[in-house]
Amino acid sequence: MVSIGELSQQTGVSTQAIRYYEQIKLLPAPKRADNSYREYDDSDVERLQFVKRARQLDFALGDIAEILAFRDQNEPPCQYVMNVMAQQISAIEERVADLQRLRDELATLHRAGLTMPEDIEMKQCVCHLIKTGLSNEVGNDE
Amino acid sequence: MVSIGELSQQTGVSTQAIRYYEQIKLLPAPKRADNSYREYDDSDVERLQFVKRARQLDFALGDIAEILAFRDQNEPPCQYVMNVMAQQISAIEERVADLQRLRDELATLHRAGLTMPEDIEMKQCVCHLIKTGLSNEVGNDE
DNA sequence: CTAAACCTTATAGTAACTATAAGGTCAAGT
DNA sequence: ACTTGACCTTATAGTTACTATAAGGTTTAG
Ligand SMILES: [Zn+2]
Ligand SMILES: [Zn+2]
Ligand SMILES: [Zn+2]
Ligand SMILES: [Zn+2]
Repeated sequence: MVSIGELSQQTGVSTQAIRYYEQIKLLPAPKRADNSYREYDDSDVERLQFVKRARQLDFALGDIAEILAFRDQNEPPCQYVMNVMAQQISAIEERVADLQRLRDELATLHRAGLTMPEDIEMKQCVCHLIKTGLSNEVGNDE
Repeated sequence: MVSIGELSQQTGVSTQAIRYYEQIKLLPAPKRADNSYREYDDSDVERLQFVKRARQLDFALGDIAEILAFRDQNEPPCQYVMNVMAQQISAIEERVADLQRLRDELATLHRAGLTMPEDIEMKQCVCHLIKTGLSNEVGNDE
């Protein structure tokens, strides 16, 4: 039996996060010692290790809860896990594409800004470009 | 003078977001009509358009507030804007690198999962791999 | 006997909103 | 005159996955 602090050390999950997981029922409420301290056993350690890794793979807590619910009901979660992974992968790919578009836009603006004067009215300067974007601005202002 | 609904339509920012921006002092509290409805003028429209675009570039509201504060104090925000853009760009690049690493890891696990059996104990199956990672698992289990 | 290093619960804060409740105002139609 | 619908108002709760803080109880070492 380990205390919450020891569980935290063994898993690298903070004690507050562990209590939070218990609160949202991702982890079962553990036994309590006479002093009302939480006491965890090996299966709790294993469960939390799984949660930790799944979080590192950026699985949502709701997805992790569903995966663990499968197991708790003696059904293999494998298929569900595969689905979540597939969804994660396409979500990430979309996010990366969005971010790269954004990065290109910012880089272009930044480059343009290097050649522009300061302007308190934000008409001649890079700030103006933020508002209008580059496309309608190259060479002809308004 | 335009109402909040008209301002919303002209800028593509929801009325709730507009009220929220007012609450956090990103936008000044506008005049009120006799019926206590908010009334906006052209400078409000322009300011909100700037905010909208900056948000599309994923500037944080705090950064946008600082940019607008420069202007409100008659100082050109250009330098600050350039700094924020530079920071944004490197933050995005780091995030993209992180996401790509994550994507690769998930894709590898997913591929491995296709060849693995279902296992309610999560020992032989892809779920197990989630817990341990791939590196310590290829070919030799425990 | 007291100080530290634990543990407990409850609550607030993070970012940038969205959604809802409960109500007031206004123009149009019957 | 009255009702319907589309506006507007404020206040509050919810989203995600936690972290941080407050205010206190317990245990161990010096
Ligand atoms: Zn499995
Ligand atoms: Zn222009
Ligand atoms: Zn400027
Ligand atoms: Zn193994």
